[in-house]
Amino acid sequence: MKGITPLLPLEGSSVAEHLSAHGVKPTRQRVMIARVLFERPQHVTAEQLLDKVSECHGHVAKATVYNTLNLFVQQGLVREVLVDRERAFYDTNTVPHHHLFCEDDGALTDVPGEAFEVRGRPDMPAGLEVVGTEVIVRVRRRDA
Amino acid sequence: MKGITPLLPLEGSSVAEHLSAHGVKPTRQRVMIARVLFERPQHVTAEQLLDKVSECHGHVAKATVYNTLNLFVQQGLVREVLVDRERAFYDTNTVPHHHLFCEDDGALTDVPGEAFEVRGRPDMPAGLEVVGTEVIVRVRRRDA
DNA sequence: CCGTGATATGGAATTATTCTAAAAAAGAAC
DNA sequence: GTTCTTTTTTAGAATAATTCCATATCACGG
Repeated sequence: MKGITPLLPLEGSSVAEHLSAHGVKPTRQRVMIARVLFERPQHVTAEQLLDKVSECHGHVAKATVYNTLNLFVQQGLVREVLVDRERAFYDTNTVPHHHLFCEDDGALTDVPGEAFEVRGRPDMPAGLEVVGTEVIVRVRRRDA
Repeated sequence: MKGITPLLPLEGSSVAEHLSAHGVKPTRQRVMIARVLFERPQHVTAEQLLDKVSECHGHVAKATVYNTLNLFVQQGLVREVLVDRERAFYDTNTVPHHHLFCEDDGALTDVPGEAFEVRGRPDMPAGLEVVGTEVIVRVRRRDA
């Protein structure tokens, strides 16, 4: 409602192209968000993303971050990882892989190495299709 | 605050023993909750459990259901399944197994059959221990 | 029975996410 | 550029599962 949005040019055209290629119209806000998000592979929460966008580019509404993340998930640009009820993580790596969640500090990381994999396909009831498979290994720091 | 709690005897002593065996003091409320919960193998939400306990036994405070479920999880009597941000499920089957979550109707079921398994152990960073491994297959009804 | 620590309770508080209605921007046609 | 229509953004309110809190009640040893 403040209506004051700085007139940054739509630089970072490679980001814009990436969005377009996935069927997402590259608006200014979406490009700002995508630039922060895809700067490097990461697991990020909506709030972290909002803070970093506000810091590095300009003001974006919280609702816009949520709308955009939902859109990105829907279009396969990021993967949503539900690992604890407090917050959702968004993973820029959309290649199938597994996660490690540390319950002590709430950190989410990829499972390292290849020594861990899911074998086979479940016997699916008819009429159902698999949307995705999620493997989360919960870990804790050893007390001793 | 109402202070009116019906004086049902602690019947269902097998339930009480089960709780004791897991280090849980069998109070009246915990026994009521456990009786409904362990009546049959199931995946249940806190609210469903509250409703059913109220219906079949007596009034229990919502906070008590949450406290009790958290306690049961901690003592290994049930397993918490986080599958969507709306609600948590509690699974009476504590033997390791995988889950199928239908995004259309929010139903949680076990993965049928044995044709699906997790192989190997991740290369764990030193000082971390695995608390549990969760596999969730998200499914949807086929549109066609 | 009494005292004491654990448990239960109702209602308020918390908090991530969604909703809403209105303003701004984008895009098309001219 | 101007106008019109559709999409997107926005601020703040609404939602809802869970936790917190302060008090009341219970369980249980002595």
